Amino acid sequence: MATLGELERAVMDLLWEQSGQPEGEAALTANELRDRLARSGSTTRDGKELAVTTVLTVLSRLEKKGLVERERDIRPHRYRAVTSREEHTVELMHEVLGSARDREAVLAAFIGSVSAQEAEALRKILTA
Amino acid sequence: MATLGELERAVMDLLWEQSGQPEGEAALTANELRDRLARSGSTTRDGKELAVTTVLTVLSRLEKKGLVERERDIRPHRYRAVTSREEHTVELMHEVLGSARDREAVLAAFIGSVSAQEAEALRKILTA
DNA sequence: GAGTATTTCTACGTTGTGTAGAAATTCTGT
DNA sequence: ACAGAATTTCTACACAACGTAGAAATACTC
Repeated sequence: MATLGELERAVMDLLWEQSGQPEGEAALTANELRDRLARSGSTTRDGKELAVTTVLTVLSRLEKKGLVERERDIRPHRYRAVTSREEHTVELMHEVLGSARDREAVLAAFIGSVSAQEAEALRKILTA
Repeated sequence: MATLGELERAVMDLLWEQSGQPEGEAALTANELRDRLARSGSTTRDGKELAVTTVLTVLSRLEKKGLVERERDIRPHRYRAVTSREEHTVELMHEVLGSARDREAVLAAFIGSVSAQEAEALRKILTA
């Protein structure tokens, strides 16, 4: 249940980006997403416009996965990310960690594998 | 490229288990794996024996993914896990982390989400 | 109420995985 | 060295997830 497809990922990226926006702008419609997908995708997914139905299908799947929720009462439904990108990443990390036998051993190895700078940041957090 | 299938996972589990064994016992043949798969799988995958060719197919795919290597010079080829379970888990965690924009933010949130006991273990490691 | 916008339903192609038979290769015993 | 057995490779099919989108249903606007 972990990995998203390329398009699903692109959609989530746009929704997460939008999450930072104030109030009513935090949710997008399928049409808005279609337009942004055509433009925003740097190397991937640039140029060609997808059919709106394609975007809607992906949004439905993401909703079923619990990553997206929509406002059903207004007509052009508006979609928003349920969690922030960071929260989602953390969830994934836990999912990965959950498959380990010796969690602490994995954590130790993980700590040993991050950059010195990041280790320092972690140390500060943990000793605060 | 992250998630393994159920059978692939079961095979890796056996190979990882075997990694702890001394010397020449660290690698298994397809037949040995078939037998262990039939017995070991507690709830999942118990009872029925798979065809050896099935196991071989899975092993080939795992080899292609770089998770398994085999001794090709001897005849019943012997297969071993390339990395330990922990190393693999750590790799996955990095893969997940790599998809984040703000790595330190994710790490901070992650730290905040592990158990107190694990946090303590981490703190010790980092301040050692 | 007719026409348009939006959503849902249905569907097809592709890829990854579980599964295994057929064919090719290699080994073993005599 | 050869026949039979073991092993590996090749090929194939089913099933799920994903990208993709048309057809059909539903809701909105004037």
